[in-house]
Amino acid sequence: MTNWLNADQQRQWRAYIAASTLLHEQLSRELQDAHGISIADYEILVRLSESPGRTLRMSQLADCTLASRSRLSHQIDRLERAGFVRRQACDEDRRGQNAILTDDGYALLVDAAPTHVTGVRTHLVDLLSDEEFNALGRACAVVAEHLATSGGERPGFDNAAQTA
Amino acid sequence: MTNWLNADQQRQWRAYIAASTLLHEQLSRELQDAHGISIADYEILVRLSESPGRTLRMSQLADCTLASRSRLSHQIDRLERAGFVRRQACDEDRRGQNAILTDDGYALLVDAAPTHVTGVRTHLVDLLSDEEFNALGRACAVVAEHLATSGGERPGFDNAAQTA
DNA sequence: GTTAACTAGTTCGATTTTCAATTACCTGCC
DNA sequence: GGCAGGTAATTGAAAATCGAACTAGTTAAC
Repeated sequence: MTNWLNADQQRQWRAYIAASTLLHEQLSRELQDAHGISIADYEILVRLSESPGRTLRMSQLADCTLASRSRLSHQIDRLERAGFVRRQACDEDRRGQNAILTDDGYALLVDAAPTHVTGVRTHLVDLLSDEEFNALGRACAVVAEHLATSGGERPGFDNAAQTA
Repeated sequence: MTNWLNADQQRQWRAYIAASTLLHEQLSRELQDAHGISIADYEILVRLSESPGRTLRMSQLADCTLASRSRLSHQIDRLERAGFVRRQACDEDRRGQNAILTDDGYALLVDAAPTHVTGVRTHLVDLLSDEEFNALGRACAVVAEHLATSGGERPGFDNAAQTA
């Protein structure tokens, strides 16, 4: 028997859905309008810029940006075509490819970062008290930790509860 | 001059990104695997089921599910082809179309709802204390309110419909 | 009552995402 | 060594998405 959400919980859940959808759209539109890149592209530039040699293996980049291998491959294709990233074969493992941030890519990131950070502040951080924002962060950390570790399996879901 | 995020804020922000991305993926995969529909489809079925006559105008449906008109049009195409929704011309306004939940669509919803609710509990609600979950909900309500009214410039977005 | 401006919804073309192969390489076992 | 099974990354086709253009109906100004 399903344990439904009560009215309060449902309201909170819908607030969450609305907030996450609208926030993503807003930040996405801001980056797209001002710099012609998607949030996903921006995330890639950030991760590369933080890595030693501005370089990451494709699979590490896919993992830390939470993208599928295939999607990342296409995405890097586009960024490479635009000159913001380049690929280089990996020495230690000849199956591997390194994605490397170019100077143009770094320049784009330097340009776009203020737009993005200002957006995150305007539409999230500055709307909340420190305590509220910390609470949001703590809750998300718990959820992210749970989902990252439980992998594909769904505890309490796929066996018993599924038939209910 | 950009007011950057400090280390703590950056950590919280990344936790939020990870949580929202992973949660969406997880719930999406669960619905897809168990019932062959996307979260977006599910949302449409829910909204229609809650409306009088299980019917909504296309534009209202687009607004309350936060989808673009174009996207909703395609989405309803697919749901109609699958027999879960049907379209009917609108009497009062001959430009308008009503989307109507069919009996099959309702049956699908009845089937899928436990999967979805269990997922929301397992991967979110039950991971947090009541206080933590409430805090999350309150923060999201502030953000959603802000984006729906001022920042987002989403014409036609019906704020009242969100409380339903 | 004609016309201009607006709204509802769909369609079109370009881009992006996804899924299922496919290629190439690595690892460990016998 | 040789082979079975695994991992890294890409490819290609199908499906989904987006924004702009389009069709059709409505509203309101005069």
